Amino acid sequence: MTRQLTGAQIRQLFIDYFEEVGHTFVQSTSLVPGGDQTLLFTNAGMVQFKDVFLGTDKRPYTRAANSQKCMRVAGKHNDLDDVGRDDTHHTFFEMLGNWSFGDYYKPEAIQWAWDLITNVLEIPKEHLWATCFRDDKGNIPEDSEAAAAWQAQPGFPAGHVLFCGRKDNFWEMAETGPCGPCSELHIDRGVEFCDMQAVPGHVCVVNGDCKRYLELWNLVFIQYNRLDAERLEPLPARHVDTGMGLDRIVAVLQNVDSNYRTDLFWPLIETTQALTGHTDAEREANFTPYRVIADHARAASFLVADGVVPGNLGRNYITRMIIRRAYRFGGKIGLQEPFLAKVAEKVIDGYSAAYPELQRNRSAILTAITREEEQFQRTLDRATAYLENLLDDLQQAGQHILSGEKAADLYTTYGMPLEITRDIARERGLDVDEAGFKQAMEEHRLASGAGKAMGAQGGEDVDVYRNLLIHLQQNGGLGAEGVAYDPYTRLEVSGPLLALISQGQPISEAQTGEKVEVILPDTCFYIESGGQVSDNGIIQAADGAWEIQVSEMRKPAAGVIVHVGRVAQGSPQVGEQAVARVDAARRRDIMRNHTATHLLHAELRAELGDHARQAGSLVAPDRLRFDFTHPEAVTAEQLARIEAGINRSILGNYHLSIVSKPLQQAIHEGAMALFGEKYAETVRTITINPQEAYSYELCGGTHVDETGDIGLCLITSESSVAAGIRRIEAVTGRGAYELVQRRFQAMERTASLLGATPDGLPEKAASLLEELSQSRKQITSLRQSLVAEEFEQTLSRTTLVNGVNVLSVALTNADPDSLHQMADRFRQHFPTAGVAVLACLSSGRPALLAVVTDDLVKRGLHAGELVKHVAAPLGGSGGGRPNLAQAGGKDASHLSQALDSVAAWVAEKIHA
RNA sequence: GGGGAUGUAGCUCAGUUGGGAGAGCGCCGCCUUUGCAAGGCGGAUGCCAGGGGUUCGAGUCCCCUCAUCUCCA
Repeated sequence: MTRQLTGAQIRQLFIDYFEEVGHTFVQSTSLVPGGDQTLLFTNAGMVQFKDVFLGTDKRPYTRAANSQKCMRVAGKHNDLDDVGRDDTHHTFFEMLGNWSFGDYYKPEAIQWAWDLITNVLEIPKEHLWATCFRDDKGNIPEDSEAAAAWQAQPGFPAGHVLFCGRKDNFWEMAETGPCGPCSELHIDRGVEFCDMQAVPGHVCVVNGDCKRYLELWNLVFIQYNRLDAERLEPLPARHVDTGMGLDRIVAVLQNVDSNYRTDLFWPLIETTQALTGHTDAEREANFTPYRVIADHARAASFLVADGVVPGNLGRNYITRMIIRRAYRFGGKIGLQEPFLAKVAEKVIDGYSAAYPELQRNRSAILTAITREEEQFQRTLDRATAYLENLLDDLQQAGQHILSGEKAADLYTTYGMPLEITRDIARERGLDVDEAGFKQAMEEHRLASGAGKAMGAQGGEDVDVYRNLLIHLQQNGGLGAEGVAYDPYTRLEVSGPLLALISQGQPISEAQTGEKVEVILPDTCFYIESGGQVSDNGIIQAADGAWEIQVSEMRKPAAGVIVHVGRVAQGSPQVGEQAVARVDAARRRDIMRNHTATHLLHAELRAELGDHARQAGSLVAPDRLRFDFTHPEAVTAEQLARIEAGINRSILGNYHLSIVSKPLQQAIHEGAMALFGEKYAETVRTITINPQEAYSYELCGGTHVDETGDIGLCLITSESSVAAGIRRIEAVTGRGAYELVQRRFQAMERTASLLGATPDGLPEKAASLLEELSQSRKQITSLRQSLVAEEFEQTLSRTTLVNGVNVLSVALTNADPDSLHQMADRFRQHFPTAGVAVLACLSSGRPALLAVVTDDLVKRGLHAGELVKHVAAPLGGSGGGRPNLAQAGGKDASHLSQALDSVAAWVAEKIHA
């Protein structure tokens, strides 16, 4: 190994090599897999080609090469908790691969692998080993083709082919489906790389435990289709799928014993070291935190670049955990403040040439990371305060172990990781019950997961539609592509009724009132997609004999499009001529809302920044709903500017340019694509006002011709959907007009009620409120002086009962609040030996307040009991403190009688 | 999608079985001081997140909604 290649050069050499031998370089797809809900992240190079292997997708090329961004955060080979503890596991990594879709096979794949590794990358041949498949269960034929191909390579060392079983050398996508043997290329790095030399009895072997032999490249040969656990059938088209982890091949070529010591990672390590101020020796002694920070800074950067901002759900949650884990490990090496963005800058610098999305989203990446670190610190501060309290209590009780339940509560409710809880406890010489923690977490898991059993959707019989399609293709009703779909150029089509389906089965005739699915040779009805809802409309007999109202559109199988509806009149029969008409007014409403959605998207980015990206969308006839990534509430001022911008664009009456072009070209030109959306090779692009590049998106929806068609767009609400994701709702066209009308009328009515002009309403309302508040204060103070006067007069009615001054009166001007003031006055008059029950009417019902001076409280009198006693005949009850209590009743007619009972009550309790 | 927590003055938060809405900081005014730091006195600020219910009475109990934090999938 005489040359020192950089990681970027190695990636490029791989791509160049395969382009030279006829491969098309395919850009890495997003870390968010398109059109695959079962997968959290793209976790292998083949994810984007999966449908090609399954035969449901076609590409214009049969040979491809790529360098795919991948994430693995959970699974048997990689847990987030383990990343950073060794030199080889990562959350984010790049997978280099070359692919054959029914094109070349084993001889070429093996020849090119050998050529690239030994001649281009100049790895000494004698260090290489190859493994091939030999079934340990004896059912599947041995892969002698691959073995022979390896042995035929120039300079292949004799005896360096090994055979392994299913675990290492047989690849399956799932329980059924495409599968086949694989063949791996391993390198022997020499005995000095063995990290188990001290282990007695250790022998270095391929696929062994030590670091001497490394698997470099896995070549998968897909040649079978698995029908069930026992049976395989040969595939007509055989494929090649290879994968080589970039980090590992770079480590080998740069002759370092850790992926983290390659030029891909080292700048990150150095940046971290500069932040800690560690010496090299200190760095080496604390290398685990360094690895964690480097790996996670890289992963977080790529995640945010692909729109996965930190949050509390799904993939967003993973991003949060990755950033928080890095921050935690930063704490272990003395980094107290947000620092990860500094490391992320190096990631962006190092990787942007190959992945320009990093540079494009630079500020979004750095702010998202820093914000999350700050958020985590706040959470920790809160939780720490709570934990300190718990520990105080614990120590006061003379205990030494924090229960697992409390520790789990700290984690699940306050977000305090066990590790930090433990550290803080240990500082006080306390411990945490970790077994109890695990158990409590398990209970939490069960409690959280119990409600999700109902996810399975009614599995419809795809075969019915597939068979129907084959039948219609054979009898000439449909062409090879199935039902033709064009919702863009017409709102009406005609043709024969090809099929009717009721309750999942084809029928030849439908009855009035029956719910049916209708297949026509082509359709102009839009199928729900990209948030835009399906079209409604009618299908009529050409002679008007019957009519079906269409309420939904579905695509139950490739090539099959059905109109779902109900027979409104007549009895349609298969074979009859029909006319299908989209509800045009409804469709126009939808088109306005869809174009307005694009304007909103553009304005959001202009106002809030490029991090504001679509995270969900609904385009209905009556409204539009748009979810997007943004870490905080959008202010009223921002909303006003956004709305103003949209309407400026509407008034600008820009023309929409709708062009189909290759996906790669559109992406390259900067068209906005959506995450989690799967795009075909040729995509439809929507450009609004191309001169200013105002809005450029990939979109299959229907749009107006000019923005002026939208009429008016009004934002109706802004709210949150999940952490980091906001939702805006808006109306356009007719909906906006109706809204304005409604608001106008409400304002007119209000203005006429208040005797103001609509424009003067705010000032009028403010002055009325001020007046109201003044009046209220005045009333309160007037009432108080009135009550006070009345009270002073009634004081003369105080009687002496066994030495106690007893007063029980109803104050006609009082309210429950002012009774309290009078109670204080009573105390002033009779600091000792006083009992009073004051009453008033509160909205027609009696309210009572009893006061007992403290000396009498000591003698056993209780105001609560007194007031309860008095309230009983009034149909009420009460209570309170011994010296002050209140009660209420329902019936005021017995009030004076009830008040008269106070003296007797005192007489009974206090004996002379 | 589900579990847990929180929401009280501008800020940070108290508020016992349901029975008179509070503290600290900040703010305003006055006083003290050559000035500053500070100190003294006085004051304002609250639909107790919103809505419904139970009750004679709800910041407090129950239900719903919203917002924020957090964990699980």
